[in-house]
Amino acid sequence: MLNATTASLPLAHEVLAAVLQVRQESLQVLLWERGMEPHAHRWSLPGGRLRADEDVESSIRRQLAEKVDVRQVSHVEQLAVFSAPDRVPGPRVIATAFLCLVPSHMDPELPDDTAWHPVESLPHTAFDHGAIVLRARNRLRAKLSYTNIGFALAPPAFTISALRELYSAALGYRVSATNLQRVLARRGLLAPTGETSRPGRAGGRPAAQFRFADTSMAVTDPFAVLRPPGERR
Amino acid sequence: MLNATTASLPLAHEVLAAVLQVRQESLQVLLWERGMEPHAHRWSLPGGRLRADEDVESSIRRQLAEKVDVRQVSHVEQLAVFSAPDRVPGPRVIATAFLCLVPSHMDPELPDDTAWHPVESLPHTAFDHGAIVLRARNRLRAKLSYTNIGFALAPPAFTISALRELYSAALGYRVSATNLQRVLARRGLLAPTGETSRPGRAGGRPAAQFRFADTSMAVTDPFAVLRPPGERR
DNA sequence: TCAAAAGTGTTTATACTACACCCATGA
DNA sequence: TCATGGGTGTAGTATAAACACTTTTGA
Repeated sequence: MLNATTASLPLAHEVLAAVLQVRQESLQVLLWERGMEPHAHRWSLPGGRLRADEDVESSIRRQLAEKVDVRQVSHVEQLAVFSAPDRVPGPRVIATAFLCLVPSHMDPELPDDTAWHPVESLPHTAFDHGAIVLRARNRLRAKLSYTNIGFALAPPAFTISALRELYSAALGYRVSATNLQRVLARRGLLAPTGETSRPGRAGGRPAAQFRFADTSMAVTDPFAVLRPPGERR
Repeated sequence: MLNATTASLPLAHEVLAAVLQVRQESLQVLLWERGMEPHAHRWSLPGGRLRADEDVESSIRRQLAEKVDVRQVSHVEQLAVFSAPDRVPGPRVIATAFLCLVPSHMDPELPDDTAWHPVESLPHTAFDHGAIVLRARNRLRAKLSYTNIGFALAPPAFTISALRELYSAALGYRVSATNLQRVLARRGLLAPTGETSRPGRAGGRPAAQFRFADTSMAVTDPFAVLRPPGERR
């Protein structure tokens, strides 16, 4: 089946996280500035080598803890493997990349070398990390439409217009608050908290607060078509 | 950032393929029976070690060639990384799993140790390969609904009722030919070939033949809701 | 009483399903 | 001419967008 002399070379495995959060009305990613070669002064994704006793998801959760409080990470999912033989200089390293989300009300303390950057205007990135960030953004955008993943971007309670801001920032285009409300309500994702939030100085009707009915990811539109007989959304 | 003495251990990386095809009205997967320990006589996925000069996708395509003619594989996509430390006995091996599809009109010659098995009644599988197969089936089912991935299961030309059989087998429930036709036609995926196929001995109107307009995967229902303004399906 | 922001009602368009009905063939 | 399988017409329902209108507040 395989020729051990040519086929099997030991190599290293790393895990990388594209940690996304909506900050200042734009979708941003957590990057740290490399101090040393290779690619010194370029910005790279948090992560590092996989240890012998952990799977990739445990590993990325452990390594993220060096940058942000793990309790502030609301969602973690595998994104893809990046495996081009020359993706990093020197000995070969395969990377498993993750998409991680932080809700908008969190503002984790960051190490000095670490900062948030808008996904739409990334700084000079190291290795293939820029491509990984864009892939993560695309995955998030797709899932906002057919899952309840918005819960991972939002605070525990929020107004519809605040939620609209989050969706608009993540999707990159204006979303209507009216229709967002109706889509999420029809799918049973929104539950009213009963609270309202005070209007700003300019006045206006107080906004009702909502929360997401579930706080783990679920597919809410599983069959765009070709639904099994008898199943209703 | 990382402590080289504890964090970085060399390890092996393998690629595995869940090759799916609709055969005899059921979704089947290509497995080979292990001759040697560990897990002798259990059935496992084709694949093997990643070589130094190839990325994971090149590797799975190369290794599949030992089982089936590569030209018969109509679609290849990354599925997920399987990385539990004890997923295989002995030295640690991380696996990148792929979903691969073979169109229903192909019947590749197989090595003696290799055979097709219905996904719904898998034999005793080796390691975590059973879970990988189920994950591949779920991915295929989801994508049948919002992409044109059906092209990878179907022959170059087909009747709607033949296509209905393929979708029904892959999805695991009966699909209506009428509505399948209209959904795919509305999305512009079907093109008539002009040919018709002869009715069987029992008679019946000759069926028009169609082909898929595209033969590479594209998302056809990108935003179930929350579509950008102005974009129509 | 006016401006601002939130929320609701209503119209229109489209997507999808279900099912009745018509069509073209073999026996 | 009948059984069989293929294909179309059409109505009913669900989904969603657009936009006008009402509600509730601060100044």
